[in-house]
Amino acid sequence: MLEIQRIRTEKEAVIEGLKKRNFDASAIVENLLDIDQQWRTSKTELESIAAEQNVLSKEIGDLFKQGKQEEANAAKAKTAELKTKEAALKVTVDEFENQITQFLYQIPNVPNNLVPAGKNELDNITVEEVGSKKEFGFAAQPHWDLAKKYDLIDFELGVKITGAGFPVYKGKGAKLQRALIAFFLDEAEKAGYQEFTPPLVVNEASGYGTGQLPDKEGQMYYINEDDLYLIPTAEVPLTNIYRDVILPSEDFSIKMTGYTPCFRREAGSYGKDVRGLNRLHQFDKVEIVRIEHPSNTEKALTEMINHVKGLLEKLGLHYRVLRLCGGDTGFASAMTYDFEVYSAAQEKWLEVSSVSRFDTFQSTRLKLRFKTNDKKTQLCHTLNGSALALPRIVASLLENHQTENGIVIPEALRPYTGFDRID
RNA sequence: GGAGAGAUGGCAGAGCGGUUGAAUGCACCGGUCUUGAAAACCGGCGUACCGAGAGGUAUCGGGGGUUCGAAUCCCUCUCUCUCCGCCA
Repeated sequence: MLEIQRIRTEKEAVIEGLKKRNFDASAIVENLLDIDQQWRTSKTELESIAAEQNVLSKEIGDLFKQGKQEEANAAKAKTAELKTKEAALKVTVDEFENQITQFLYQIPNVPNNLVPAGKNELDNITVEEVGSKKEFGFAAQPHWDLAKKYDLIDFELGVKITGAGFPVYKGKGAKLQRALIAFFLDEAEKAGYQEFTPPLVVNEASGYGTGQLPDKEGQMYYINEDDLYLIPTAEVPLTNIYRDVILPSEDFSIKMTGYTPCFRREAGSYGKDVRGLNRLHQFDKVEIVRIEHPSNTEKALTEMINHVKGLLEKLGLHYRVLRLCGGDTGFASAMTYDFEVYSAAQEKWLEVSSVSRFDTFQSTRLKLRFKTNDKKTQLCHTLNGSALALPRIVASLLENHQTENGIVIPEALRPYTGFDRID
């Protein structure tokens, strides 16, 4: 969430910035600041009553010690009045605080200056396109047909065991998954990211920390019995490693990576978009997460973008990089770059990675801070990105590297697969 | 699942219902001393909110209660640890 101080001091800029998301924050900000003002007034009053009480209590203690019973009892009578006033004020103050939090939860992150205004994916900016559409010279098949033809993925079997959206990978299909995971992790490690194997299930506090809760509650699988959530992305457990942490100096750059399965309920999706591997309830992903000094965020973001580009190039995929417009940028993100790979057979672009900077939006909730050189605490910036999500990568590898006699494994992946073609 | 123990500052570890935001040790920061370092000594050292500031308030796992006053008493929740059972 946004810092309330920022809304107080940069009210107009916040409202203006949020317009790029088609989010009209003016009413909510006005209400928020109004409540905030009332809260401060009540709070000050409450605290002065508390101060008065504290003084009285000490006096009473002294009087008792000196054996002045009567005077002590007289003083006690005075506190009764203060107590009723205090109790009533406390309710008001709590109520204001509640309202403030509720308001803050409703306000999305303010987009970065570079983010274009816009409603949906049509307003995104294509920053770069690398490669070109492949000419096959024969009728290219979509990945679900290829998966069946080469016996790589069994969607029906997944339905039998679990339900739609839970495919079963087998043989070279399974091996390809494993190879991609190892490849991505090794590349991340080479780029300086420390590998983690985090829990796949998280508590409520973690969900709030990275912003999945309260707004995206329905997206996560929930284990009622234990009040835990299946992770929708490794971002959640990885970033929460640093929840409630104050880094001791300004000199830091934390780079984490981790492979995890990801679980998403994604209710209410139909049709062609969810065919095959395009959208699943369970999928594998290697995530990169960074915690940075605010002055280093821009550089970190660039490095992450280049890292993802490098992966796609090593896999020989034709891709493009989009800077998302305000309306398409996620609630918590200040700026997001999407990476899309062209699916030759489906004739459309598939999103395979999303790299975002959150600035202080997550760290506010996480209480993730660092000590400045002059001993002040300041919020860190967080960033994360997929590097990469497997299913659509698998889909595009199959589709783009298909030949009439098999699927060619890219050079970079062969040490991991142990085979150079699927036929 | 059964039985028990516990939750205090970065860590370790005291704490009688009253001047305890909290002893003490370690760690850390600044200083003195030293050619430099170590040692020793002196000082400092949590977080958050309100306030221009002085300062105030809150915080000893969370919530509630008793009391003029609670880290200290009561209730409740959560978590951790130990033992037993079950199990990869």
